[in-house]
Amino acid sequence: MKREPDIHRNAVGLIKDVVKLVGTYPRVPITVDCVIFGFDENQLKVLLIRSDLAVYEDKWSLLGDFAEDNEELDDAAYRILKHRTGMDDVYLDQVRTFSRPNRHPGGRVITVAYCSLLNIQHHELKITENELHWHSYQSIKEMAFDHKEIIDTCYKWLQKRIQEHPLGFNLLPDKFSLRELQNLYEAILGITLDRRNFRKKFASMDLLIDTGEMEQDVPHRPGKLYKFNFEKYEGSKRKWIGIDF
Amino acid sequence: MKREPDIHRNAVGLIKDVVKLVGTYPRVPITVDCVIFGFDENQLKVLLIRSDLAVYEDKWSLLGDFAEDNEELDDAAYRILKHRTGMDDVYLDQVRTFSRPNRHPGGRVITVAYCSLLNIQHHELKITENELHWHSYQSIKEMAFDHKEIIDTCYKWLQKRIQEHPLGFNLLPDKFSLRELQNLYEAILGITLDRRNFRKKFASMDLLIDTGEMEQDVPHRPGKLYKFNFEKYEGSKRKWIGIDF
DNA sequence: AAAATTTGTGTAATTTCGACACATTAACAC
DNA sequence: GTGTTAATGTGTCGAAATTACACAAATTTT
Repeated sequence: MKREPDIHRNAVGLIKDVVKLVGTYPRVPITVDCVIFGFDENQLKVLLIRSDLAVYEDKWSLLGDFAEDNEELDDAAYRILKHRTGMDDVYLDQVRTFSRPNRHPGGRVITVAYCSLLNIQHHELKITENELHWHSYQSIKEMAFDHKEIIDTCYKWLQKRIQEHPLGFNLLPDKFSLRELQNLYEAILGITLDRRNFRKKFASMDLLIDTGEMEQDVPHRPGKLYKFNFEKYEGSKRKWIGIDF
Repeated sequence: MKREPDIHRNAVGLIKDVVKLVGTYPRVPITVDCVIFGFDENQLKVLLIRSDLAVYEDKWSLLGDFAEDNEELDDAAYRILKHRTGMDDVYLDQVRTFSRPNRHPGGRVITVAYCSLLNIQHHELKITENELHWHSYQSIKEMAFDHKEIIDTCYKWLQKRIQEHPLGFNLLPDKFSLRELQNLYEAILGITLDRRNFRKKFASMDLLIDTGEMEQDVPHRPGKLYKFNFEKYEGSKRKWIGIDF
């Protein structure tokens, strides 16, 4: 187990020069990739850019970049998201680290995937460099690097998370109808739900505030518009283990 | 966004020399830390070693080491576990990556935490270098690096996972009594469970095989011994979303 | 004015969950 | 070997949650 023969140890065998020790470790470039989900036209969407690597010409890529020296990866994820999209008011969750040796054609690069949900309406894309735009998740087939694998991992993560916490609200406008909410759950989980039972369940959660307003410009009877009760949810977060459908 | 002025781009602006591009990325030492849970004497245990860094004299540490060049981190985790303990027949799950800039006194080191559950009875510790041994999870207070944070994250991960999948069986001997199984769940979840309801629930899952044998050498009425039906579980894995207690 | 579409609502049957008590078995102490 | 102790093994009943299911009201379109 002594693989660092040149590392000095003290009288009881402990390593004193930890900086030198760390200097013997192999070093690897680290990137962060952001999987940004949105919801529009009853479809789950993902924000992608065109890869700027010649080997991946015409392939799409996640929003990623390398982590700076001494930068916490969470911070890197927020920085990269802000840089690529201009957005800075969304939360990001770390999902998983991907490390297959040949996942990057430029050599060994490890990437840490972060995931976020945001409301397409509220986040106009001001930066459109690299053809940044929304793609229907279902339509995504091939991607640069192992990004298809990453995106699929994040999708499964989302399916699970949305049943444990009412994250779906982050994907909807401030005011939304119950129909929109149900469409969201059906699209993400890939199932159909009974309308009455769905409404009953959300009513019993008591996380919706009736705005008193109605939908406008819909070609049928308008539904009530609700807001999500963020305060109440924050206050009772610890109780959340599951939303069963 | 052009932060690599020396990187050649082709006629349409795409980067051709990806190796050179990756060469411009900051490089970081990566380590893997294994959180190995066991269960004995009705307590959740964790396998720790004595830190061999002078700055952490008398502190305990997770089973970790750096990842080799071009080594997938999953492989590194299995390698390190095998190296530190001699064990190679346990599964490992990636839990989370920790990247706080000053988490390692020797400089910037990112670590990826892996978690495993194993049966203390079946894995005699043949390697006891660095004072490798089991510690009661509850008794762990201070640790080297940010390992207390890592271990707590893995504990929460375990609490959640054990309610989604019947992972607890990995912590028990091949043959176990229902009482042992219940003790395990109670210890990990930190709750007490009704014995009849607990047995009813597991009976309804139909994942236990009655071995026909009884406990030996217990100072009271012996209970039946069961085996876990791994085949059946593997076959119906996709159905598992939750075990509610 | 009629047709089409979607909203909004309640109940009954079923299933699941949670609380709860007592007889049985084996070891141990005497 | 008898009594004591400690844990196993089992069933029911009420409460709560889940599911299935139908019709009237509101609005736009034709």
